[in-house]
Amino acid sequence: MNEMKQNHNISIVRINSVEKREEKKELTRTALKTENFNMANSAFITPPPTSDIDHMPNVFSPPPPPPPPSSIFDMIPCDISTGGDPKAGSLGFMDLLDINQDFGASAFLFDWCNQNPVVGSPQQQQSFVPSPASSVPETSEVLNNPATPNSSASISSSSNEAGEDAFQQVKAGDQEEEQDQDKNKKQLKPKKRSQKRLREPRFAFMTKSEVDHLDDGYRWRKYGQKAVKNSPYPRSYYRCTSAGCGVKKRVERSSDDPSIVVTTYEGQHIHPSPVIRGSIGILADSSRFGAATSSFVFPQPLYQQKDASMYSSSPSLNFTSSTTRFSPSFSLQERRLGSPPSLLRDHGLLQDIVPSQMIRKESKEEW
DNA sequence: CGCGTTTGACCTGCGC
DNA sequence: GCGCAGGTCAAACGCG
Repeated sequence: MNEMKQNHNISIVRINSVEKREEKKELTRTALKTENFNMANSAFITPPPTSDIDHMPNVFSPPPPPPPPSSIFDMIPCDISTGGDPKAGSLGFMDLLDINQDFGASAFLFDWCNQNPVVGSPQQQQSFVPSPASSVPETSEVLNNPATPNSSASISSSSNEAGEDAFQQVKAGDQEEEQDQDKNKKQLKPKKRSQKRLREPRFAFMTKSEVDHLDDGYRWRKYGQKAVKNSPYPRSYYRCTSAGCGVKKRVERSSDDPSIVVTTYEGQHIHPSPVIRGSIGILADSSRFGAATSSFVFPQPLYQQKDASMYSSSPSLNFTSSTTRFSPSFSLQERRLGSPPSLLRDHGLLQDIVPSQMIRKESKEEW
């Protein structure tokens, strides 16, 4: 908490969602060959063209960070129509995301393709189809060239629905087990996860910041810290403190560039961000967002979809001086324009955005 | 006292 | 099967 300060420059990333180990293995091999998606390689993703933004899945709630200018991003195509299932076709964006998950938090991927388990009309469940040639970019140079994704309808949310169900089941199971655990404490803890743990969609981004823990408007409780292999900096684990909200956040500092903090969100908030309450600062100047031209989009948090009138009328990207907050919910207009809040630029908050060239050439790294 | 952090132990999955 | 590394738990502790 006391780490939270100011002056964060944010880059974006979207890590993957579903864990399909077997599929990943195959994808991993492919990715490693191209040296584009291992963790060391921090591939930046360019948001899709603005023409596609209307087709963005308006679903998904991990609090995405403020959007950086698209120019620094690299596009990775995605094929949501296959749900990122490599067996269904070419290597899709979700696949890449999947790969990326194993390669660590400093890989930068956007997940436009994320499916929302709870909400999202079929119309909302759109997807990007990778342009065939760019499905697996050969180099980061290639990544820097905006791809020309087509938009195509149909996203299956089944995987996430399954994940949600599993999540609920796990939660229920945990509650029962927690009672038992009162008896047998730590040592004799019953194994909580007899079944494969299903990961929530992840959303990662980088910030150039002196402090590790960004204030994104939600309240987090640190529940763990681990040393990271090949990195002098530990990784911190946070959980949303709101009751019933299982969103997690991981924060680690790049070993290559200590000034860069990699934050990874996992899961979806089931509650509004406390930050939205105030709607101060940037929020108040929503009119300026319309003028932005860069391509960018953030998915709407779940609660916004449930009650748009309450939460989503204006872009909310809140930075404060004492703490860096971002409550990344953007209006439809903003998402159409796919623009990063111009205020960010005006205020210089993005001026130090991590360049896409910041690519580590390392061996595979788990995360 | 409540809440958040620290930290060592434990759990889990994966590669060899 | 074993070892490694990531992820999680929970007791202990600190702070307001």
